[in-house]
Amino acid sequence: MPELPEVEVVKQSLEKKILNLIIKKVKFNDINLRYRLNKGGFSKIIGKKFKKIKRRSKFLIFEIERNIYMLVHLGMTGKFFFIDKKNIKYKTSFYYTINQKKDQKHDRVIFLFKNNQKLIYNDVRKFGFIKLYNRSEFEKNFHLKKLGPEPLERDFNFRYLKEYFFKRNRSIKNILMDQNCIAGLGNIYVNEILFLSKIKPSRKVVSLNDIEIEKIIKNTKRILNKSIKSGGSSIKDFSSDNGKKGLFQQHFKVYGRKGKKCSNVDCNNNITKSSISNRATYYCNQCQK
DNA sequence: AGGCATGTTACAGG
DNA sequence: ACCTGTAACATGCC
Repeated sequence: MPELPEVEVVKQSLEKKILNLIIKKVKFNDINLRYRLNKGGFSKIIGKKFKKIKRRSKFLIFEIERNIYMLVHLGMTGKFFFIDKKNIKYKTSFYYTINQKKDQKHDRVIFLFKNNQKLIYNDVRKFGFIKLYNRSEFEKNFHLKKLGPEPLERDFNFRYLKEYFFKRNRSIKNILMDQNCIAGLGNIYVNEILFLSKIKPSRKVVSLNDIEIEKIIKNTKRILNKSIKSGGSSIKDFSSDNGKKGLFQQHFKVYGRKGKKCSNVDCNNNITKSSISNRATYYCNQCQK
């Protein structure tokens, strides 16, 4: 579910809720996430506080007192809920509508604070993970080691991408999804970026000219910023109890639109679905060259 | 019932 | 070393 914009939105909303609350207890309903949780290890965060939350790529980094770091990846379906003193449950981003009953089943880890508020890590498919590190372990951990630049930072620019593409015989879609090239993009946004840039996903990067590379950079920054502003959009609203349709479809110009009319007003072609690097790939055969 | 799903990683083979 | 494809992880939805 979550690509860079969604993770950024989660970070921002958690910052407003959990910083400086004293952790009283951690409860484990299921320790078998992508990596098995070491329950005992969590005893060292009892009595401490979350001091800071950072995002790198799709990872969340929680800084806890005394040089303890908690690294979280949401995988495909990870999400956080916050429960306040009146037992009101808050989603930590607008894309998810709360459905009490369904949700609870997938509450995997619960952080209970001293003032009786709670932070819940919920994950249907359990591809996400939570790992605790001390500072030196954290600095050595392999997850963040090889990541490419953040797409919204200055070092993701024409020079960098042109150089990275040089002599690489891979498709543009494959390379944009490679976290070592650019950190934080996923399948949905890469489909969208290539549609906006009018580039066919199967094009080899060596065949891209300078203007096309510039377009990719501009559109990447534009779509990620727009999505963060609107609260993260790459998600289905998979609650069914309020009868509202998800915001999912209306935000995307190609993703999930197989057989539907191309979003460009002057085009009558239908969107094609294929598979690149084993991932669903949508494009307009007319508009994307 | 079978296929598909927003992510990451390991491995086999070219 | 680089590249590709496949599978695996666990669960739910259509």
